[in-house]
Amino acid sequence: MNKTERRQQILSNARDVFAKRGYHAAKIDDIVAAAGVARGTFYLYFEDKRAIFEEIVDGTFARLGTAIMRVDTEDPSRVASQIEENIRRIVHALLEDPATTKILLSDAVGLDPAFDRKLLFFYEEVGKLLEASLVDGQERGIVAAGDARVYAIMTLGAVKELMYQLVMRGLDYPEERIVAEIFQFLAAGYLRVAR
Amino acid sequence: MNKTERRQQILSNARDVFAKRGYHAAKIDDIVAAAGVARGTFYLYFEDKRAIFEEIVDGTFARLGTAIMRVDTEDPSRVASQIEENIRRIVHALLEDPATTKILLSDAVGLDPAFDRKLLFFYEEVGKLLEASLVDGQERGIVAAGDARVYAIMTLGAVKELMYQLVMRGLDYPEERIVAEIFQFLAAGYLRVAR
Amino acid sequence: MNKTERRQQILSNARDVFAKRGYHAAKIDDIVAAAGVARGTFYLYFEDKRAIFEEIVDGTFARLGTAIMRVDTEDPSRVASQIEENIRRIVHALLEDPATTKILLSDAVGLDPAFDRKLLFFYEEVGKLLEASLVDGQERGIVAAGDARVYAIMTLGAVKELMYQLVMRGLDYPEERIVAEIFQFLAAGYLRVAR
Amino acid sequence: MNKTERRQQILSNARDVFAKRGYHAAKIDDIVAAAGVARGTFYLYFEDKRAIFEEIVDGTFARLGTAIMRVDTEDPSRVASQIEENIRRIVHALLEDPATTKILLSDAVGLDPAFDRKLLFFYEEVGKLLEASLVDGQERGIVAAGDARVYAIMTLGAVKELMYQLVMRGLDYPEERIVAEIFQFLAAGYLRVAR
DNA sequence: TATGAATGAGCTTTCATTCAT
DNA sequence: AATGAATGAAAGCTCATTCAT
Repeated sequence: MNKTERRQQILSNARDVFAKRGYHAAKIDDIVAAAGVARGTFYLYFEDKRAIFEEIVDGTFARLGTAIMRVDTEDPSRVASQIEENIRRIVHALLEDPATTKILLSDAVGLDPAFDRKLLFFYEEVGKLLEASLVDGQERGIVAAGDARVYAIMTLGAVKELMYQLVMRGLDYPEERIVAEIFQFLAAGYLRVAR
Repeated sequence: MNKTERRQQILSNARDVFAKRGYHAAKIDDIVAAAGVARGTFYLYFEDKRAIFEEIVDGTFARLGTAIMRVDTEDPSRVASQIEENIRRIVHALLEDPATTKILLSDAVGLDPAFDRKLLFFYEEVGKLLEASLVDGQERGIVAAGDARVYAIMTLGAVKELMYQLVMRGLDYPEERIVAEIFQFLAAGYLRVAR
Repeated sequence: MNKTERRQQILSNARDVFAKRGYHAAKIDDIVAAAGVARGTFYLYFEDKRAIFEEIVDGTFARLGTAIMRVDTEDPSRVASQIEENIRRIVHALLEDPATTKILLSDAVGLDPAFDRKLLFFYEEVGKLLEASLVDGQERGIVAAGDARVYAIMTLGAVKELMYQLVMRGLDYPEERIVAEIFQFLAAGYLRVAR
Repeated sequence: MNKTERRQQILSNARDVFAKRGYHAAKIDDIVAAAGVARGTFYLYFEDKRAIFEEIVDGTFARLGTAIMRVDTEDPSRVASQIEENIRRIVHALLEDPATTKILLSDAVGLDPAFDRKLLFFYEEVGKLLEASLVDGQERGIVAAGDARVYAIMTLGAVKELMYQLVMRGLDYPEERIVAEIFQFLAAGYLRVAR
């Protein structure tokens, strides 16, 4: 087993342990036991516990980042499918690796102020991207008037919570249906009452 | 100072410390120092660190629980205002005490599997309540067709995220506007594109 | 036992352990076992291992510092006795507490660059004081011509080595004789050969 | 590169690392990195860390040992120059290799009780040699009366301290001057006061 | 002969909790 | 009821040494 494989082996076992126990309850001993290596070996590949956790989270960020495509609003007829495609990719990226999703949406939250800032920063970036698209959409009349920032935040929250519940509860919805529900929710809400 | 006051004094200082530092970084020393009591005194009033944290979270749960009213769908003309009122009460309850909100939405998440279950259980209860109302609403034609459970989850997520961002970033939106934005979001989404 | 006594108890046991084993071989466990307290107790009273060691060394520095008197060279007839008195005080201070002497002259040397600088700085201070006195004495004709700094260094070395050997080998010379030998050495050397 | 050269290469790099960092702070990693060999290679040539350090110190002892010549006191007119020559050789041996001198006078001190004994033993041997010469000299009237052992110890201490200060502070005195100062010190001390 | 990945004993330090006063 | 000194389990991390290749 070469260094890259060994590293990967520790990383992926650590991911499982973090997902199962949470950051603090996950002991280095648990990780090395899961990976089947000695304690010292862990430190040959990772600076410390925090570093490997950060690497897992950063990797998930990166995966999510590449999942998101900019929506081209030039041709209004193609916007819906692009948005759908985005939702599909994000949902897929999160559900194909439940362990990291659980880590991202649960363990990484409230870890410490520094990490919280990191998470907030990532979501802020995604939020800004979304917000910019929404503002753009508002100009083109394909997004309702209203506070784009708040829309962006609520959209993120809705998707995060749905993913979290699916992962934590082990619910098994077909991805395509999830995508449709989300789209429907964003497109029309569900309340059919006059205010 | 009688027992109840002393207990309250420790509890409310603990809440601030947890909110500021997060569960793990909050030391018993920090709490007793903030409360101005001796270390041993803490244990006269609370079983252990976990217990006081749980009490804070439970208290918040209870406060939120009382904020939520059942929506009476008998008279459709009064449904919108009842929903609005519900949103208003929840938003108010969360924003009037940012410390516990931060604790609930951040520190309490991913603490450990047992606590996660507790949180999930609470959100499940709220979700079920919401879901039941939505199903009820669907029967009466005031909620769009679709998976009520998914609607409920996304609604919770949207509201939680919005509250979290407001609290963590210290954003200062007027409550009434927040209520309006949420209602609008739930009522009509924002995408105005044909699928 | 009050805090001061407890602190003293740990400090003096630590001193013995350091003297017996040397800094690195002295484990916190050895110290607390010697002091008869729990490991955690150690950290109630001292920042860390390094801190308690430094306190011991600093204390010895301080004791030595107070032992040294400035020599008043105004009245040449009283110089010899003042020098003798100084030697006597220094010798006495070092021999009355062999453990700290051993620590100072042995364990503290080469501990790490930062500590070495501290030691060098102390000896430099003493050396400067001695050198200044020697320069003063040279002006008054009671110290031979020559490099005062080198004289100071060799004097320090001679005394340190003598103390070290006495302490390490457990030799038992009467203090007064030691004082006389040192004085004699400084006053006339011992070689009686023409160069 | 043959075995002897490879061994020498590791040894001399280790010497530099020990001199720079001190025994404990010098890691095997530092040594092999400096020597440009793999970690395992180190253990092909040396038993362990302690062994290579001991070899360095022993080598220095040996070098010093050969520097010291017995003083022939038969012809009093040649004693001074023989003593001078001895001082010159010792000073030269110590100053030509500051790294080992620093190791000997600093890192090796207080390493642990076993090593301290070794050092004490070496200095005792040198001391005995010196003492014997002094006793011999006393019989021939070229060494002042007094405790020869104490004279020997103080002489060693004076020279050691001077060498140590020169090496540690990087002072640059001409060797010949150092020799003269030491001789002068031993021959006549510097105090010119009546006791 | 040389390598360097792997090992694990062993250390310091933290901190929730206890309990004698 | 209140104190705070004392506890000690438990954890992260280091690094000299080993050994399969």
